[in-house]
Amino acid sequence: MTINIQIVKRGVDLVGHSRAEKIDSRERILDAAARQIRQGGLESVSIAELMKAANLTHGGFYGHFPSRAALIAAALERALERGEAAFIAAQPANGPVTVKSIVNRYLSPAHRDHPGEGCAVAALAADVGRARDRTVRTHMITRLDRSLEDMAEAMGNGPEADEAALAAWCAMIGAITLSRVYSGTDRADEILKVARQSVLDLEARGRSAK
Amino acid sequence: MTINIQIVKRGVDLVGHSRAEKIDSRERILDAAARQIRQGGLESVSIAELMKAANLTHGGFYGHFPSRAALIAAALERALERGEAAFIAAQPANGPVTVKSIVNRYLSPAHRDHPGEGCAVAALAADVGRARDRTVRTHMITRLDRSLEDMAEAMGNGPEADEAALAAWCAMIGAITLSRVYSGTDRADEILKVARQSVLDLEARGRSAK
DNA sequence: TGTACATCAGTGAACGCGCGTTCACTGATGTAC
DNA sequence: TGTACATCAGTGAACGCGCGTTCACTGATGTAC
Repeated sequence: MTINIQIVKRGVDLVGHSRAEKIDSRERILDAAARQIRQGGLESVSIAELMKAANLTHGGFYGHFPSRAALIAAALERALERGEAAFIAAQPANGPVTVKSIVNRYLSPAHRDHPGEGCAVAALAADVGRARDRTVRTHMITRLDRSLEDMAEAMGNGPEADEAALAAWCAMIGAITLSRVYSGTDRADEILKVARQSVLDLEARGRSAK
Repeated sequence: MTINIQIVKRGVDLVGHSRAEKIDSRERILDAAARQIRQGGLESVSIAELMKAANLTHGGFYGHFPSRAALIAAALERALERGEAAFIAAQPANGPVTVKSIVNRYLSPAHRDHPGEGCAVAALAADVGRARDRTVRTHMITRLDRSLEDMAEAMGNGPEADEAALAAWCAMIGAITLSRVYSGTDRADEILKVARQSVLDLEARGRSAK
């Protein structure tokens, strides 16, 4: 009985006042912001809307972040993690990561159609490229360096694989970006198909050159 | 003597009141906006700043455009034209356009470092992909369709060339975008170099498959 | 050609709204005795 | 264990600022006679 009452109470006022619950709140804010920036761009976050999405009122924001700019930097980090995590989760649990499995997941209509849960590099590279904030650029470069290594490893390592990995990431980022422009037309899927083959060809070339 | 006076007068109040001069004003506004969106993104235009850049005061804006949204759509069209023009101007006057000449110009450090004068697709595809405004998306698709045709033609036409052109554009857009993220590091130039070779390989493959 | 009037490109003050930020306050949690 | 106090997460009103938009006005251009 007591338990039921507590559960109901939880449902009514979602917001807690304990220290541990503050961390929960911060996580909700960050995740909502990470989704928002991938959907609408780095500058698309409004503090009032964000806090509403996190079941809080706007005034509480500054108990978690010193400023909107600081939030955006933190949200980008989170978005990069979440995007990476989504693709790692999609890989077979045991056994090596293959280029084919990366490409099939990354260059999929599902990824194109759900930028909010997808790769933050594809969604935000253009925004970061023109951002004045250095923090933001550093975060993305760090993440990209890692992704390039992962791809080179999947391609068998070595200098040819490094170059092929770089070319593969250019193709993948460009393909998702263009496919989103063509969203809703036949060409949107064609772009993904052609780019998948193109990356597999890059892999084959990298390996044969070895 | 009279001429000198008129020139000085022109220098002091740049703004005219004739019908013909209104067209000049509109052109200045559009060109300034086309540069601004390529540098800072579709939403980066502020009417006050824009009008200042065009040597006008902000109130006059609505004599030229019905709203900020309408300006942005018009500025995107202009940016797409200007970007295209820049690359057409770079081609040899007589003789066929080659993939090599396209690639050398497009995937150059100069293009990466001057988005305001560069290709609007590379600068704004991500913004357009998430824009609600349909006009904006239509404009970019129209331009992209043409660029894909041009590339396919440079690659010798036929279904293989069409696919190679699509893959080439993905690679070029992705490369410029990523190179801008890495701006100021060695990798920025490496990305362009690898992508240039990658597009040339696509051409070779498209032709050999024929 | 010259004059008087109409047109209209551009000016700059003003308005309203949204948004980032601040702050006094509330009430639940945590702690000391 | 129970009570009194301190802490602090979150609330919501308020502030200031910038920005898109409007509008009455100015003065140069264009035109009719």
